[in-house]
Amino acid sequence: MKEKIKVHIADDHKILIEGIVAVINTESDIEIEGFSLTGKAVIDWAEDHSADILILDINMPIYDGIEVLKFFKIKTINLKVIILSSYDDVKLVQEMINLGASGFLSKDSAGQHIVEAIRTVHAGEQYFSNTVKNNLLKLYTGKNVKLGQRPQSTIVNSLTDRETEVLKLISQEYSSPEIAQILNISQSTVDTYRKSLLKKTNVKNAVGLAMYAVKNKII
Amino acid sequence: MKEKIKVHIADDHKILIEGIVAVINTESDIEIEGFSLTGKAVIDWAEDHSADILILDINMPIYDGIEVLKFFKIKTINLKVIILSSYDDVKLVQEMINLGASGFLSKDSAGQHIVEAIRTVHAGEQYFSNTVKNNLLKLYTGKNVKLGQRPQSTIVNSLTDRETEVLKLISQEYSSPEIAQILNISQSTVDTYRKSLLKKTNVKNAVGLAMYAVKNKII
DNA sequence: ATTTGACTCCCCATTTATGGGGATAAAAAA
DNA sequence: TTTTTTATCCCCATAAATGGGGAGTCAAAT
Repeated sequence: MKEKIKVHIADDHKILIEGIVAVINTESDIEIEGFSLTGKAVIDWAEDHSADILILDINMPIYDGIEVLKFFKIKTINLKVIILSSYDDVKLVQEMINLGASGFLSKDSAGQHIVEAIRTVHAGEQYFSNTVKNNLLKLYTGKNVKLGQRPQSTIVNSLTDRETEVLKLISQEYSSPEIAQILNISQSTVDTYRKSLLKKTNVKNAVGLAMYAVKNKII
Repeated sequence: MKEKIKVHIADDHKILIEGIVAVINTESDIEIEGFSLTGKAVIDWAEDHSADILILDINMPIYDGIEVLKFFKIKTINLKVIILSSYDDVKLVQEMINLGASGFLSKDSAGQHIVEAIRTVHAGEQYFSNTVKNNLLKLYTGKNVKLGQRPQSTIVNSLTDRETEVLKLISQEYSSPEIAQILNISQSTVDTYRKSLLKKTNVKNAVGLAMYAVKNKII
């Protein structure tokens, strides 16, 4: 008899975990190895794990999914990861692939798709649920694609440390004079950073910067 | 033999529904009447329903949970409603109680709590999961309470339709002149809404408004 | 040794945003 | 019916943000 595929689940919503467990328990070739409720728990678990596949929610307390993937990359933990995403996370798919994720499931996909995803990823292939595919498509073709935005470079034109600091403060409702005081630099300098932030992130104003910060988990 | 408690579930995450179904199926006194995947589906279903209890997610496509509750109130549909909330929705608890909700479950509560909630609400009492209670407490005592904010009236001085429209546009990086053009009103009017939004939400500037919109799932 | 990038600061001008006040008509609630 | 809320508009003034330009220092990379 073949070895079962061992799956670990990381999600802060217990009910969702129970749903996945319920679905997987009907399959004879897959078994649940365990689960984690926070990003920190996943990291602690991962250092000495015994699973084949990790189903990972991106939006978790303490450390989010992106942090977890970064940790895996640094520690070269080899584990196949299936991301459980909601709509807004689609923009991060490219980044997550670069960080080693193999599969993408939307939280609104049917339970049975999880089983497909697990088998596909376990076989060494990538898996994208239809919902994720459609959302990706919408991202590029829908009205969300702004004029002048280059769709090929999804990933952040990396901001400098100082720019990131200023961006954080802007997102926390501080004005330029206030930021100048906090960072102990002149207002002119803060304004310079505002300008370069607007250029690099390709948004229109401070609100856009704040939204950018949220989406890219800078705050 | 007693009649079983009939439960209808409304949530856009199929996996979560499957989790709830799995839990409830182990109980002999409760049965699933059906489920809906969007707010619209709930409203369509509700007009001629045959359930005792509705488990309602607040964050759903087409119409959200609040809209659904408002509809129930207008149509005087009497149905006991248990809200399935995530952390950020806690601020809306008061509003939802006013709209007739009887129970509050956090999505990160264990499946067994759902069963408790169903029995409690069916018996005519209110049910609050510990997580919801704790989050409410945090809301009142934690550092989230800003200076100058009156802790007794946590609940959003609910925004008017027009204010919400303007808030959405602000959060989409539009300037006042642009919003005026889009809504076909004068810039003065838009500025008036900006002012009342700043007062009502108790934030400092447009960035704060955008963040408020994100947190309250207005965009 | 030269170039590049990051950080810092300044000038100018224009557009937006914020903060205070007041006002009116229509609709909804009490 | 009276009161309150909503939506609309205006005045004034100041503060802040945006957009363009230039420029110096320092450290790191080439």
